[in-house]
Amino acid sequence: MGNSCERPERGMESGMISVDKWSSGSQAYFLTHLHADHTVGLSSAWKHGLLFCSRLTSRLFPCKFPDFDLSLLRVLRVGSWHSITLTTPSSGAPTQVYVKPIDAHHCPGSVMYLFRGKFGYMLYTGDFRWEAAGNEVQSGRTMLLDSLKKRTLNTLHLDNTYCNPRYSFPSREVASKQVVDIITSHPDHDVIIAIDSLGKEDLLLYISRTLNIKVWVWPERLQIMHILGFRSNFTTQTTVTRVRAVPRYSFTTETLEGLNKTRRTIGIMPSGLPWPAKAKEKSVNVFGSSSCSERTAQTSNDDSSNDTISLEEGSIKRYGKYIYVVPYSAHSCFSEIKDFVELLRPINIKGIVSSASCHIDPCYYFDHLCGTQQAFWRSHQKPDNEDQGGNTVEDDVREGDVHSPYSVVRRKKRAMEFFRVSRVQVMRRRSHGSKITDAADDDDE
DNA sequence: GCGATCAGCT
DNA sequence: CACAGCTGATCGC
Repeated sequence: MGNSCERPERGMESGMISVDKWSSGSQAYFLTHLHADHTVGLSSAWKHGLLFCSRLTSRLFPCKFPDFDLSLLRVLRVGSWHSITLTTPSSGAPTQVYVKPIDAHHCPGSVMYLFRGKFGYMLYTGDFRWEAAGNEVQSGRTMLLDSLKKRTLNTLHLDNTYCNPRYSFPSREVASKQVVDIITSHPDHDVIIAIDSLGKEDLLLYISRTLNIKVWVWPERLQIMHILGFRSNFTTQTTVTRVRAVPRYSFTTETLEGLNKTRRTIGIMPSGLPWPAKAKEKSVNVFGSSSCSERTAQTSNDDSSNDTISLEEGSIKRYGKYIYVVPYSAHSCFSEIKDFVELLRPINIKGIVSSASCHIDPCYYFDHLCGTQQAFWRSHQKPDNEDQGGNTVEDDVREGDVHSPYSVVRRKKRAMEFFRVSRVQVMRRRSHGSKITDAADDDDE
């Protein structure tokens, strides 16, 4: 199921449900959240079956798929069991599947799905952040344990994006404070912050409330903010604020250099993802901007020591002259993933993220926490050679293309896109609320 | 011409 | 390391 690894599903037959996978052949489709990498294959013309999602996702849905047939949407209430009748493919017999969405704290509307049926229990996390200190996770922990009722979780489909001990970063609350510190230590600068079409609203709200300013966003993004219920903290007027959130794809060193020709501007990149290792970057002390530049100058002729990236401090990095990288991540870091697996102790784990160059196999790290069936698969899975400094062919190829005239043209075009605010088409809003059907709650199963 | 898919880039 | 998402090329219809 889903875009997970190839191991056959033990419990559930194929052809029953799909999570974040949109090809035909399933009886029920579940959407965890609206980021593009989870909606590949989904379009306004899609009509392979019923689509289940959270209330908030259903409200945001028409922004991404304006002409989608909303009669196919079914809203599942977060924290409640819902009953769905499906057909067992092998026998043709009807069977009940129960599903409970649980807040994934990844982006607005994002949920994990806990399934229960003849196959036992299965949890599909989608993308998720499990900040143990937060109240939200405490209630999530309680909800998961109460839902499982001491039964075994057969299969955990896990967000393994940062499933490697090398990934260690602070909570989003801490990272948000770091961002505010950067802004206040640059009182005479404009600030641009890179964001995507959905996510990191908490960060922007924290900035807005702490500094008592509005944050500029582009028109489509303001529509999203309004749907999320944030009215007073955001604006599309450039004159009323020095802090602007811009699309990540328009956020480059060239953009910052261009902006600095007319106005002193810094960029902030909130991301759990380290920037490319060849970039010159340093840990900086936000609380004294003068010492930042000193340090940068000091080490600038010592490239060899800057090639490695360490995230263990969760520290702020400097990229180029104007860009700060702050460890604000919407995915769980390794210790959080570990806590999550220790809580659930499933029989099987499958990573939902696989990449060509580095398979981060959760089984490698968490086998000892799992059921006996893991042992069989472990013998087939080699741990990734994460500490061997792999001889990556890809890196060589990538470097060769960076300076092609073609890519320069494209970057300029993107940067221009960012300035042409008035051109941007304002997103269509539709009266869709009444057309979206709630799936019946089935709290007492 | 249009949609789906993929490669490339950041 | 690999996020989320844009752009452009290609292919089939």
